[in-house]
Amino acid sequence: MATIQEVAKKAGVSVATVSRVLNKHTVVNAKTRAKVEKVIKELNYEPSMLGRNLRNSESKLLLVVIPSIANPFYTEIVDGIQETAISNGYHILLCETNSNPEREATYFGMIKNRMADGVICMDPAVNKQKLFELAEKYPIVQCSDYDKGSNIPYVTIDSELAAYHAVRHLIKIGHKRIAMINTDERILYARERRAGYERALKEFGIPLDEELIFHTMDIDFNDGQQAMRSLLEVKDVPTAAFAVSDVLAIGALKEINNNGLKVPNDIALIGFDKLSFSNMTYPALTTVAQPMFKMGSLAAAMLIQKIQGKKVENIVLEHELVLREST
Amino acid sequence: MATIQEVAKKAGVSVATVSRVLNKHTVVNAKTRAKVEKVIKELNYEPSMLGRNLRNSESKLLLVVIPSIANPFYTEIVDGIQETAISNGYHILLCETNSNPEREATYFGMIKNRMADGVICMDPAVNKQKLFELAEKYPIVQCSDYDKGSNIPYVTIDSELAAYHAVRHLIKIGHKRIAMINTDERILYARERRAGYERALKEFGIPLDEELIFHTMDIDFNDGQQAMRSLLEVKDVPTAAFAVSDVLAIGALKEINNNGLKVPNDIALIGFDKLSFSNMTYPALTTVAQPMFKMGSLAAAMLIQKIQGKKVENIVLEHELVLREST
DNA sequence: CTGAAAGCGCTAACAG
DNA sequence: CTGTTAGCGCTTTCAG
Repeated sequence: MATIQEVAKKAGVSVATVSRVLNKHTVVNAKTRAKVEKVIKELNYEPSMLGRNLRNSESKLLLVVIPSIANPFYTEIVDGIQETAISNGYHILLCETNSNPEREATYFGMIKNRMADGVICMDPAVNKQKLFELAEKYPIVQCSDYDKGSNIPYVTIDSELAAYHAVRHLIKIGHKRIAMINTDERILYARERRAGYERALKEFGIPLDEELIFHTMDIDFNDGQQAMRSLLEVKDVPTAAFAVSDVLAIGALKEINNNGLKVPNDIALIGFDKLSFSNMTYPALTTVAQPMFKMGSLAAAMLIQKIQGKKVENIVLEHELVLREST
Repeated sequence: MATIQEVAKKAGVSVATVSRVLNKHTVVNAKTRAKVEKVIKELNYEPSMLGRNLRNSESKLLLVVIPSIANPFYTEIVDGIQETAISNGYHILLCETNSNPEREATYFGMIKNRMADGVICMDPAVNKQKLFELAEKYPIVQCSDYDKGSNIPYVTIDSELAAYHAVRHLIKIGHKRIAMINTDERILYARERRAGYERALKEFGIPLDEELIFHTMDIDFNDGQQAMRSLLEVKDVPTAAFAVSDVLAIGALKEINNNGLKVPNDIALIGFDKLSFSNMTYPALTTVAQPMFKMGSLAAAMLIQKIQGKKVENIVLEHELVLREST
């Protein structure tokens, strides 16, 4: 492992000069530069990021905190983050909390100990108090999930409006008994989507029936399946269901099929997110598209701006109703 | 940002002593330790990993190279890697190549420049020549994909045998026209799974029909769908299909459904991997389970062993045929 | 345009 | 048990 010292010695220059040719931008005599570059090649020299990072007190790493990598929603966001990060000379440190507070503490430690230059937090279950404290001293942005009161910048969508659009669609095609498969309402977007659901019902004079609202513990196929199992036992069975995630909708679809019922004739179904596999179910799932990749990409750009000390503005992206076969 | 210097000064000890209380294991007088720990709390001191890493010439980061994070197969492996990495004080640096050689070069650079202590390579399309060169100087392990000739340690399954089991199952339930949805045969597992497919056919005296073997470009739902579209146009339509990935099988299933055909009656279908989604299709997919999480976990453990300079042995894990509704 | 020297924050001999 | 010191590999003044 050649070091900058060895390159300097062999090229007959000082380490400062080698550093200069490494870091472009500074003026170096063409001949000197050529000589140094030649030696760099000969020695197969690669500058050590450890040295550089200590000196510059930066790590060029972005912490990405998600609940679970198994959820494809985050997968597509991470994809977007990655693209922007890399094109700006950063890399991603992926962190799953799995709703484990200890892990969360570990990750928050990583920004304090300089392992990461900033964090993109996408875990709705994170300890908000600690997050806010952290955000006062370090660059942090939120993505998808966010907190209204805080001054942590975020990129997200208008969940209330998106849910309203989804439910209105269901109503317009004739449904009145519309179930909602929601997740834990401690999560902001769950509350917002419920508000959108209620607004649509109210607007069309449909009474709210608490029996039709199911809250899942988590966001997994099984949770969706369980929700539908429950909903099918309600005396006046719903004719349509709105799930706040395609993952839940797909689980629900499975349960409907298992009961010998047909989508959309017996029950219409609408999901959320437009995950790639929502188009592979049979029937294909109608859903509310979220621009996940773009969201991730913008969140990364926003974070990098913050790291550079620039001001940033919150971003609310557009959603889109994608009509397919399940409604 | 307090440094070790400030802690030392305020506690009235030397930096060496502070370092000692930080790094346990060394003997420090109980009183001194208490005093130092008190100051550490007061100052909210967090040791800088940048300094520590430079000094120890390590980064405590593991490079994980995958083709695409969108493929749920890798997702579950990464989950396993993460668990083991974290419990050993490492973190993962996630890298998608997207079959982009430039990115690949960037990632390989990261081990050379000390940003990572080792790499778990899962990209079958990686430049093997470069990979082998790298493996001579740095700790590298392969996971799922591997290379027979090389001396890069790996953890994988017996793909030939797994494919043989899958196809034999199809034959035993009465099928003779069995299609194979394979991926690019430049990839080792694709060749191995084809060998297993052929072995099963031969064993039961079924002639090989090249028309029934489709090669996809990539591993995406669309590729599976396209494969089945093609297969349905063969004059003597197959009555069963073996796909080398659940993702491909799910795409194929979609196409079968689109054509008004029924699985398993018109066409039986078997996938590979046992992705969580494979149980949510209708009908649920019969598949060959791979222990993805364990694979990732073992690969991480293996890599950490290598980093510590220990010898490691290749690992071949068991697969399992999971009978569900699609056959 | 180039070199000498300081120092980022930490750990690990080596003495005492 | 504790302090002194050197140095990990790099960038960046400051002189020249």
